[in-house]
Amino acid sequence: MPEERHDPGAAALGGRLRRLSDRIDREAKTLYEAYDTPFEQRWLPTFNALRGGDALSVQDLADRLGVSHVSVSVTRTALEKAGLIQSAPDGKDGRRRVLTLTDQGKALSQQLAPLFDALNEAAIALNAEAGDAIATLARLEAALDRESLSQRVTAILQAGETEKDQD
Amino acid sequence: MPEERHDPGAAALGGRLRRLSDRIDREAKTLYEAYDTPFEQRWLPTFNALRGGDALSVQDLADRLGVSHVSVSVTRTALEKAGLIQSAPDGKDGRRRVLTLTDQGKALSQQLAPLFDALNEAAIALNAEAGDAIATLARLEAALDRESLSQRVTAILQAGETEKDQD
DNA sequence: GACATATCTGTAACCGATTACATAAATAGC
DNA sequence: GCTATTTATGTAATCGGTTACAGATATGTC
Repeated sequence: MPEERHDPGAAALGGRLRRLSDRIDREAKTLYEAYDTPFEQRWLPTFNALRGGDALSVQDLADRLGVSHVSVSVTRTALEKAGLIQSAPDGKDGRRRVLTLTDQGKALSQQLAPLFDALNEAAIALNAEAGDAIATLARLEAALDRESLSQRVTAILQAGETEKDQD
Repeated sequence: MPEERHDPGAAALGGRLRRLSDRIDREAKTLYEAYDTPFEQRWLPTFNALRGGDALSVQDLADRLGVSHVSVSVTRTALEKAGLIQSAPDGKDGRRRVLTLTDQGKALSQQLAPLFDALNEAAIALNAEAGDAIATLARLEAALDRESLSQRVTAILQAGETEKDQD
């Protein structure tokens, strides 16, 4: 493990999270390559959500996946280009388009189902070995929801000012 | 919390790690802005390592920080351009350059020291509130070191094939 | 009906990492 | 000394997110 003890912790934590994320994404990518499918890691959450059969909009997916609509929009473009999904205007709301899997997408969904199941199992095992990483991340997110990093640091800095004034 | 239950877990985990990382980076960035210094989040690990006073090379820093030499190289360029560090040829090895803080860098280091300390304290608090996120991340990294995601998924897929053959 | 505000989607630019590759220098082996 | 291999650094492209902004459409208020 590299030496990070003296790093301002928030940066070290952020970097560590990113590198772990990158690592998982890279390793997942090698699996799609082994399956001989030009599947991209960023497609997975959107593709998987549409596998359920519902027609969903970009914003629906963004809400459901917890990412920005931009992230979903870019993914939609790529999935459509790959022929895996199609989009059609929403009958009721001219702003919206609804996305569904194409026949090709459904075929790929079936082909990759074992891989997706295995990814899930592997994640469950990893989560357990790490000591419930998912719960820990949820608590970290909740802690930041309660009081953002900026607020915490500002409070600490102000406490330091107050201590100085009182000395 | 967005609905991720049905997502192939490894992608969900990777995405979650990334979004948390992005969030921490963004929030840290607002703090530098509040300090009225054009400091960039990606500079921090390298800048902080050089604050110790040692002259270090790109590769030294990469090893120490656990990132690729490219990441450090790009950061070195930016820090040098900002006038915060300087680089000089290593007397003994023509391939290497050694990096040190400039006077301006030292001055900024002193100016931002309270902010860096506060970031550290905030990280310690967040880590505790999350239930030792750092230890959990370390176990997750160690689990992946022992057996990569690819290996785990491949093993699961092969077990599934074996079960099918035996049925 | 007109206007202001909100929502949906798409594009551009950015962020902090990576891999691939190229060039220069050092090292090892003969 | 020569050659092959390794190491150090830098550049380009890529990845998977983000914010900012623009245009189109829907909604709410008067």
